[in-house]
Amino acid sequence: MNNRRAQIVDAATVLISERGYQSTSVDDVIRHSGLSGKSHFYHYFKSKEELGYEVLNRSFERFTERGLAILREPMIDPLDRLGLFIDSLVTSMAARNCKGGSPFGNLAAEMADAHEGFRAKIDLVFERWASQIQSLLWEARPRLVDGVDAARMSRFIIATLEGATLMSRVKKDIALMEGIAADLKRFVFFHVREGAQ
Amino acid sequence: MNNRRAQIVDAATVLISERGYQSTSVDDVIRHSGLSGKSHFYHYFKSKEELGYEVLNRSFERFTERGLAILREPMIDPLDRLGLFIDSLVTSMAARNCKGGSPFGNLAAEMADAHEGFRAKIDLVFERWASQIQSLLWEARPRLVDGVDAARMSRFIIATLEGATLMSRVKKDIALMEGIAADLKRFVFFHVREGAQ
DNA sequence: TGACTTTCGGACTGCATGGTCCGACTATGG
DNA sequence: CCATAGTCGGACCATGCAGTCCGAAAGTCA
Repeated sequence: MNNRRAQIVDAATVLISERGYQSTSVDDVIRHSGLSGKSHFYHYFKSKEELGYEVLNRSFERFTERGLAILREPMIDPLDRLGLFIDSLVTSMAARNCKGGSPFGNLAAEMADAHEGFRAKIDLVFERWASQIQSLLWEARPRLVDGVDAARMSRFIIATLEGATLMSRVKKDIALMEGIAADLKRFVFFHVREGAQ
Repeated sequence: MNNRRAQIVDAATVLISERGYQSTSVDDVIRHSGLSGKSHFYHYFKSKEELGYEVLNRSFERFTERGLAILREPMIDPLDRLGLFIDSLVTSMAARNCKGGSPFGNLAAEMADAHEGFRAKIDLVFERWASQIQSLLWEARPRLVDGVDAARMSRFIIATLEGATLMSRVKKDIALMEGIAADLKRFVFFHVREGAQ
């Protein structure tokens, strides 16, 4: 991706994360990326929708590099990795003073029923996220009690994290998310075999 | 509240739940409530914002009457009530074919960072919801192990439910929410004293 | 240098948006 | 009946919105 296009996506990412997709106008993005005007923008993107898709893609790429990568660290115990991953989301949220929240959850809430293209792409994001957690849980299998449904648990984890992000955004208090994160980790550890802790 | 005003709020509630607040125009609401035009609408509401607040208030009132009331049913065991409450949200979501989701979570995702008025009102909604669950957990105290932090747990429950609602909306499959709901109930039952089940 | 490509810039389009102003019509009560 | 209050309706306002069209400027390459 060339520089100007990336610049536009970066500006849009920040704006959309704070205001939402619909309340972020193309003119807003133009102003924040230092473009001269509409035709400049439309040289790089066919439409606002295309920009939105790109913002979503880039957000998930970044999330994969910085967040989900923790789930795949080979030298750390799987369940410790999961804990670190959860902590990383809390840290990230704290660093942003509880603003912005999750790009995926925000877009989902705003667009899921009204825009099939976005709904499908966000579904894919959640699926990929879930499969990463599933793999980790599969790897941790010897330490977990029998009967753990990894697919189900991975979706539980994501739901709780998305909800926690949302609520801390409303409350503007990272302690809320910290508490939920701690309980989520406890939920996972309820499934660890006795004597395997 | 008089009939016309209620009619407008009802129409707005449906529209906002599917499209979001920003993507629902006053003209949309006018068309769906059978008003003649803008001035008719502005006779009843000072602004779109006032309508939005009213939609939020009404949504929480309804939630309180139909959902949270389950948490206060005197003839049923507290933890059973909690399970019934969780099930009621799943049933409600299924009845809507996974559309709409939570009015509170949706509005939060869309408006929390960008509109302080909405953020504060939604915060209040979550607080009231949490205090209902806290009361129930307090009542269930003899059956729970020592050290249960009711405030924290109530927020965990809400976060997970909000996240589950959101994800099932994206997936358009109620089985997803059913799985998360089942795990949420299990999370609560992990805190029940042995021999008290 | 000239032809072509890429990037940038300005003016414009048609429509949508939240909201205003004023008057007509209907309902109410003395 | 008349005055008042409530409801309804139409035209309008200023601005915002996503997107189009065309040309100018800058970059690239033979």
